[in-house]
Parts: sequence; structure tokens; C-alpha cells
Amino acid sequence: MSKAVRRRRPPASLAVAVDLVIFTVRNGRLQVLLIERGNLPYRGEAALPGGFVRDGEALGAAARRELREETGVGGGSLHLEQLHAYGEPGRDPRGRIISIAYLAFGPDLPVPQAGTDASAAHWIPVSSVLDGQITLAFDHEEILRDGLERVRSQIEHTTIAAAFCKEPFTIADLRQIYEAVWGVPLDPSNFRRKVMKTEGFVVPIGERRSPDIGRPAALFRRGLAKTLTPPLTRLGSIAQLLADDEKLT
Amino acid sequence: MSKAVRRRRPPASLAVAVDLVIFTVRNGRLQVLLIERGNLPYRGEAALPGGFVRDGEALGAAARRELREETGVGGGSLHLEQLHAYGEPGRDPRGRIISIAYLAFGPDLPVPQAGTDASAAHWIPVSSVLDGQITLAFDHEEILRDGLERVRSQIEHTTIAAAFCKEPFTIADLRQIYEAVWGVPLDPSNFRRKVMKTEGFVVPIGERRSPDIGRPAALFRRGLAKTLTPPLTRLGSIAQLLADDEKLT
DNA sequence: AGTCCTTTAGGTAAATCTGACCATAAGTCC
DNA sequence: GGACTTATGGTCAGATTTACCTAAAGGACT
Repeated sequence: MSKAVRRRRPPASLAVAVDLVIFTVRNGRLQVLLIERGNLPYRGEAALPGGFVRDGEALGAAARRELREETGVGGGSLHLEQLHAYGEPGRDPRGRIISIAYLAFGPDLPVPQAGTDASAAHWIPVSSVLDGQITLAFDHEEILRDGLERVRSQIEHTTIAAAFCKEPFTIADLRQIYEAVWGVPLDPSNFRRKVMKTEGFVVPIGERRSPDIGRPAALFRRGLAKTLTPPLTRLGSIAQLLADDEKLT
Repeated sequence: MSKAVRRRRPPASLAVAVDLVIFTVRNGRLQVLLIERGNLPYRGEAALPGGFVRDGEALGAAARRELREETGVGGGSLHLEQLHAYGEPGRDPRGRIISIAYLAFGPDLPVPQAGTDASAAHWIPVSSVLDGQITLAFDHEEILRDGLERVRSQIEHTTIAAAFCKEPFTIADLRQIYEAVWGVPLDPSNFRRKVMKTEGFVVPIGERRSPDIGRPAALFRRGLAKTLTPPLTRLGSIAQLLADDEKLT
């Protein structure tokens, strides 16, 4: 076999799939949408939602389709971005499957109905996966970790945290997104000051909302800004955690 | 045909490729390695180096192999990271080709010899592509733009700028990387202070280098730190550019 | 040697930003 | 009303940034 031919021939049983890391914040915790697999391999185990890319279908379109099928939410209302491509030869026992992972998030979504394939979908706290209570099929735990690191980094210097909030929202709602994603408490006063001074992050709607308890809070909707200048660093909080760690050791 | 079967069947003539955006800084300008295509389609036009992923080959391994073939540089010495996956159905006239783009960069490399395929490789200033002097085959201009935005962002909060420098290097060498990638001049004194205060960014080698003119500069090598805390923002420079823009309008 | 030129190295003062903390406002619950 | 809770805004010391300034260390030239 000539080298040229070998390089041109696609590998046997090659397929391209998309997998979705769909995050939301519920009850103050970051949660991820997982399905219980209805088919082999890994039948009955937890996995990220996903599926094969169809003939002639763009990658992003396949991701939006799977997102709609799994969450019942229309395309435009959730933030969706490409995360990473995974293609280790042995990652799927069915053959050579290249998976393009996408990262999606939105406000606390209605509990998803069982998807079009007969598998049940559930919101699971990310911490349950990280501490080993739940194991995922394929290399999906690696994908989830990569998605978590991406979203933790993204909310530092973009305004996507607001995409987790159902409009209208309060500053406290937005702060709880950061606290859930980073896993650290933030000072309400300082957080508010930083958000308000970032032009175009949130725009006041002019109304107030009375919570169950406490002073009513002003309501906002998402602004036009996409990047945070200056960034909203988690460094201070992390330095605090590291200091705590040292005390313990 | 049942829906399940349709979803499982891979598209016709599916293939997976890797494309490389290889950057370096030469003569104070950011340059990218482009090849002149020797085969159809787009024969004779400029394109990013790349090739098909072989049977059983991991994506990163394919990228490293292409990098070695095109630059003659061994794997470990250049920084290599995955950029993005491109899969628009019509992006390649030969059929459905999913391309995983990788981003690589290193110090001013020897002018690459013609690769193993008969196509010539050249360093081209990125600006020549951005201002339309050179057009690229396929969707490679989009890939290049994405790679440029990635590297501009990465040097803000990681230490990868040092990967552009041949060791040992001076603080001025490192500063010129930032200036070339961001396209803005930086204050030498303030830049030095920020770099030196970031633990593990650069470590002094204890020697000095006499340039053609001026005071000898201390020499450094890359440190162990991967992230910059605090980040080295381009905001000040950008604010300056924006102010200039406003004056002009 | 002495002067000029260039680049590195390091310092300073004003402005800005940050983090910790306090005070007040505006509701609910009893 | 009084206790409690959350929102909002302010203060203040310390850190950081920015725009400069000054000195150091060479080479080139006269």
C-alpha cells in the first residue's frame, strides 16, 4: 500500500458524535444534565447526552438538536459553545468515534422529560461526580472536568454568568451563580460594586422583587457587554482557600 | 429506514483531519507557517499545514506528526494545544471532512525546508493575511483568526509567551513577544516589574548578554509557573487604542 | 579619557482598585 | 413595636497600576 493511499483512506468504522455538558445552577449548586444510557455499551450507566452527527449536518447544528431533544429548550435561549474534541482510539468500544464536546448552560430549566430516546435525564450535582459517588460512561468524566474548568474560567472574564439567570434577576441571583460555579462565598457588597461598575454587564429594569424575607432587590436584565474589564477574579477567594488548606495541613 | 438506523450510520466519505496554526515571532512581527498546496483542490494556493488522521492514531499524535513533518522540529520543544473543531458540511469539496485545528508556537524557527509532501512552506506575517494580501484555501482564514484570538488571550493569563522565546532570553525579548502578538507597544519598565513579580514566570540564569547597542541585559529561562496571577492585561493598551480611535472619529 | 547614544534596571507619586468591614434601608415574622 | 433578614451603599487602609524619572552599563566616536 502506498503511503499516499494509506493517508487518504479514512479509518474503518469512523464516526463523529457530539456530546453535551449542560450546566445549570439549582438550589445554589452547580448541576449537570446526565442521562441513563438505554443501549449498549454502558447500558444503565450515567453519561453525558449526545449523539451522532447526521449526514450533511453542521457540528453546531447537531449540538443544538441534541440540546433541544434532551432539554426541550429551543435553540436560541441557551448559551452553547464548543468545548473540545476527543478522539482517543480506544475511547468507544464500538469503533473509532471522534466526539466534539459542547458546553451549554442556562437558567434553572424545567426538569427534563425523558428524551426522544428512551433514556431518562436528570440534573445531578457536579460534586457528586467529582467525589466519585457517580461514575460516567466512556471518557465523559474527563469531558465534564474540562467543561467545569472552562466555565469556571469563562465567568472570570466574560459576562456569561448572566446566561445562567432567568430574566429578570437580582444582583444576588448573579452572585449565587459565581458562588455555585466557583464553590466559594463572595462578599455581597464588593461583588455588587464590581458588577455595577462594569459597563453593560447588567442593566436595571426599574422594578423590585420582594423575596420571602429581607429588603426588596432591584431587578436587572443582561446587558450587551460580552467581556469583563477588569475581570472578576476568583484569585482572592482562592488565596483564601489555599490559606485555609495550609492551616489544616 | 428507521430513525435509529439513520442516526447510527456515519455520513458518506467521512474523514477526520488536523490542521495546524503554527505561530512564531520574527523581526518583531507575528508570523504563521503556510504551505503552498501541491494537490487539488486549491492547488497552488496558500493553506495551513495539515493532513488526515491515520487509522488508530490519536488526534494529538496526528498533530505532533504533522508539526514534525512541516517544521522538522521534534515534538516536545514546541507548545501544542487543541484549538477548535471545524465541520461545516461544505468546507472541503472532497467530501465531509471534520478538521481538528491545533495551535502551536515556538521560538524563531529555522526557515522550514519543503515538507515531505512536495509543497513549500513559508513564514508569512499574519497581517498579510488579515489585510487581504494573501487569501487562504478552505476555511483556513477563519481558523487562523480563531488561533490569533486564542493566542492573544492566552498570553494574558498564562506564561506561554515564554514558549516563543529561545532560551536564554531577556526581558526585552519577552516583551517583544507581547508587542508582536498584541500589536501594541508596552512600557519596558512596567512590563519588567510585572514579569519579575510573577513567581515562576522567568528565572534568572545569572549571565548577561551584550546587544549591539545599549546596556547588557540579564538572561532568563522559563520558569515552572503556568498561569499568571495577576494576569498581564492588554486592557491598558487597548484603552489607549480606543482613546486614539475616538480622537479620529 | 571623555562625551554621546542606546538600552536596561530600578524608583516614585498620583490615581485607581481591592478587601474587610460597618451602617442604613426596607421588607417579613412574631 | 421589636427582632430578624437581605439589599444597598459607604469608609478606609493597603495593594496595584500608570506614567514618568533617574541611574547604570555598555559601545562608538572624537
